[in-house]
Amino acid sequence: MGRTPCCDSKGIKKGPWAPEEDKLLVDYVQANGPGNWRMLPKLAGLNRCGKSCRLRWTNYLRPDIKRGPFTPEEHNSILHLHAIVGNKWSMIAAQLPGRTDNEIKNYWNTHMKKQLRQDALAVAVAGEGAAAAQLARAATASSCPAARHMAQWETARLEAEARLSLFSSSATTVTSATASSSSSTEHAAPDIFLRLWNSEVGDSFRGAAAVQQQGHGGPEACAAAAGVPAQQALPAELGGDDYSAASTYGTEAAADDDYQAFLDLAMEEFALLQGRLGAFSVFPQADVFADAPCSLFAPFE
DNA sequence: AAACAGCGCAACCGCCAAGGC
DNA sequence: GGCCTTGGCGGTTGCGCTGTT
Repeated sequence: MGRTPCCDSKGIKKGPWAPEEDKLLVDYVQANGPGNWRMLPKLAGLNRCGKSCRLRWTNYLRPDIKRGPFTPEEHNSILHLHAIVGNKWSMIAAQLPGRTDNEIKNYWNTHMKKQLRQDALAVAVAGEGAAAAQLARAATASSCPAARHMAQWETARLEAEARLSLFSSSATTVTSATASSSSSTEHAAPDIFLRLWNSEVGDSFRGAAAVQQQGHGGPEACAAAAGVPAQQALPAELGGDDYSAASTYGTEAAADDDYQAFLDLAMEEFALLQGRLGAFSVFPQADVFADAPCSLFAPFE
């Protein structure tokens, strides 16, 4: 399966680039421009794959690349843009002159993602989502696939809450967003994921997770594996009181399909909302982030 | 001082879309 | 319309550096 490799791997050097190789590549590109990457190694006298040359050039050797730590402005820009487009690193990079998608991706994965997750956990622990937070903490520790899956879902939801809460008006607090599971009646327009999570679609997934737990030894066994009491592993508001509700699920693949359906619906509803409300900005005001409770938004203080 | 763990980043891998034939 | 090539992209890996025990 798959396509033919971009180059014959026999005898092609891999790994870190030597200064001499960098010089050959820079000299060639500066003289001829970055065309035909497949032929470039041969023409430039490099024993490298064309793809490797392109990556080296675009991520490291390009003269307009900006090196050094990210500024607060860049940090916030990444945050804003990621909230809109997700992991579209090239789109984010296009808005940050001198920064490469690879660099932004690394920055996100090593700094911001970790911070965001911690913030989400902190919010959950402070609010009524303590059980979910326990699940999230158990995500890596559990040996039960269903428990891990559920925990991953909860973690993703918490991240979404932390992120989306920032789009609410400044009067809307994170606490109210976190309390969406049962009592919220009003949400800011973009608060789609939370409403979907509490909708039939969310119910459907939670039912699926419950059945999965049965399939892997029942809720008690999986809760034990996840390190949480059975009642907390699937609290009532998360559908834990109805293990028999969903009968059509039983595999992680099915749950993944559900997750995709959940996301698809979210995007559809998002598009509908935009049409209904007219084009609205998800960043109503720039200083919203200054008031955000998450440490993410005050990383340089 | 040595061993170990965690982190950051450069580079690789595999998939996908666009364009040419 | 189908196949092939190429470039682009996002996810993942592996290595080196740094901090901790």
